[in-house]
Amino acid sequence: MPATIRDVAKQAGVGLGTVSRVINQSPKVSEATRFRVQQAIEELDFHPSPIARRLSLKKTLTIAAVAPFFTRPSVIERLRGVELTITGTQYDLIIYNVETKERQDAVLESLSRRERIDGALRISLTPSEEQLARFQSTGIPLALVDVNDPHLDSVNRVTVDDECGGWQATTHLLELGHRRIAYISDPLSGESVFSASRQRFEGYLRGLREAGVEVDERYHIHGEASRYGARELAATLLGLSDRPTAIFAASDTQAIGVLEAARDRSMQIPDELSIIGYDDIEIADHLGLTTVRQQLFESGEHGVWLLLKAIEEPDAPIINDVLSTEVIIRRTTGKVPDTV
Amino acid sequence: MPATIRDVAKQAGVGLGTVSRVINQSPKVSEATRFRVQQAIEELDFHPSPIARRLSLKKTLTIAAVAPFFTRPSVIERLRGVELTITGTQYDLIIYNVETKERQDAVLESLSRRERIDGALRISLTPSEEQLARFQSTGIPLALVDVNDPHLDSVNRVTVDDECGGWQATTHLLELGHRRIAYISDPLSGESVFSASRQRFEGYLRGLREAGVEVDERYHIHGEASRYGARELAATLLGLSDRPTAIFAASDTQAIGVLEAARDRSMQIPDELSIIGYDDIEIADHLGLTTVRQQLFESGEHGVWLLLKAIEEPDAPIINDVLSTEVIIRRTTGKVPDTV
DNA sequence: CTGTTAGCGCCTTCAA
DNA sequence: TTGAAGGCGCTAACAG
Repeated sequence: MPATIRDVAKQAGVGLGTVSRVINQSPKVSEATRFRVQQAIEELDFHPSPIARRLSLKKTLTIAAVAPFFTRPSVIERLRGVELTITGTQYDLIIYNVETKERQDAVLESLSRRERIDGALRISLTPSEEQLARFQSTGIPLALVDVNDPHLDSVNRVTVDDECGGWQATTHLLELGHRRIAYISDPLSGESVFSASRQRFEGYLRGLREAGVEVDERYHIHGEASRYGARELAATLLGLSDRPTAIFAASDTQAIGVLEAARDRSMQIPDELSIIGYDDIEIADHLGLTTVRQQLFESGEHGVWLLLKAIEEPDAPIINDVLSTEVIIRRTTGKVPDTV
Repeated sequence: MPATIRDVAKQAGVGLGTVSRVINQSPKVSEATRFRVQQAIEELDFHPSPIARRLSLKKTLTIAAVAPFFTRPSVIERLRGVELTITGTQYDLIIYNVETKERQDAVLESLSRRERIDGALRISLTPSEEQLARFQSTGIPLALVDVNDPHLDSVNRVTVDDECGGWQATTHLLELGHRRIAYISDPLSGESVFSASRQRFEGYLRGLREAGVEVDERYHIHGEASRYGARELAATLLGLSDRPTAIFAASDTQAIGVLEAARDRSMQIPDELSIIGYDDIEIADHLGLTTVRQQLFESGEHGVWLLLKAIEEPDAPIINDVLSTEVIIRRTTGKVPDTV
């Protein structure tokens, strides 16, 4: 039977209101009594019941993170950031894994009750306008991580500057002398698309434009987001008579597929073909893959900050926190071949 | 301001005890009043406050899952099972990501307070005897998933019959006529080892023994658990003058490394070399990798059941739930080469 | 069967 | 500065 605030009060010979004040760091307590109370707390190994606090404070001290667990290793990395950051606060974190539309709606429904959470974090999952409107009408604070869409400027969010990342990747290749640069990605439009791929594409186009390089439509192809999809796409590209000398893949996973396609043709990397990915996932280092690093862990961290801020200052202005990207040069990119 | 039980009582013209009874499906309510109350509940869109329930029931209605998020894709799959199963209950799930020893102790410390959780689930993380003893002394129900160690028979747990899985893999190869069968894994002894690899090895040995095949020490090698580690190990094996005709890898990830080593030597699979993995991870299907499937998702599911049972019937006997394994035959195993 | 009452453990006025 | 009292929303025991 754990000690309650009442036991502590008795032990310290004070009223239980005083104990509460000590717990909550209220300044209106004399040093002497505070000390007595502290001592009693330790003697009894007292820990205030979070549940009773919640009821009294009318807060749940709980926040929800809604994310598609699996889809990408990057989501897990973001969740790591969220989890570790929450640990330093008084909040509990409940993760909801959302893989289907039904589940998404169900979770949204259950979260909509103010009784359950103080705030929600949505990760790598673009809400429909309807979903968003519905949720916002509940008044529960919300923050978005890795969700970037025009109709979202009424919500706190942390995004990655993917347009810039695309530009950086392209510019890196241009500086190495490449002119025939291809872009491989998952589909840029359709249902439940990762908006990031589109933005990376925009950055790619800007890079080419700025360098005065003509855009060749045949060099932009997209397909299934997996490594295998990318492998096939790359095979197509490499079969062209004037094949690209460099390929920019929208993710490291896809870049690995490109690597495999090159290996299938026994091409030397980077002598015959330069390859750059995106994300800097764990394995990239091992592969020597040049890539655009984005701050996955940090995005989770920032997301939590934004959400806590939205909870504590509901009327603060909306924040769009944009994280930077950086090219990590490894061994899959090099000067354009002379012979081309 | 959400409706409370009191509002409902007033609206339905009954006492609030009656409303509580209706909510909790108590049989001692007449059809007529139950109907009136139900109606009032719907009209007011009333949802009982979980927090108030908790305080009153003296339960947290929360369970914790402690797991190393990353280490393996398999852990995520198990967590999926846990999450989905919890969703069907009244409990909330809090996932604690534990990557370091410090964090492990910290989490244990915070969980040890009865105020926080009704039960804990530990996944793919072997506790030291001391940790276990300390936790059990708190009286909080505990269940283990994918943790199998001799000193753990005082705890509910769900494990996989890895010895059998190892035997199945080996037997499959033996039936194809192979006799020179190698086993590649991560280290079988040392700090914080995955006990599963050792058990798979035992099964492998039993399979050979039963078939009357002599065990060749040179065929058991272990190293870093990654794909790259396995690739190197396999390269060594394939460099032997009487190289194995089949390789059993302790995980699919490692089997992929073996595939790469074979490709490095331009060997035909399965004509020149048979390869079998373990886990049946998502990508295995795509690769055509023959493997031993274990029930990852289900292990999470069972873990939750065991834990809930331990919570509801604290005095029930200890359960060790063993999940079965199954060989999934694909395209990386075949008859032993004639020429050998 | 149903209404009433007394807590669950804590926070927060309100007086003193 | 401090103690006492009232209440957060719900459950459960007790009369009726």
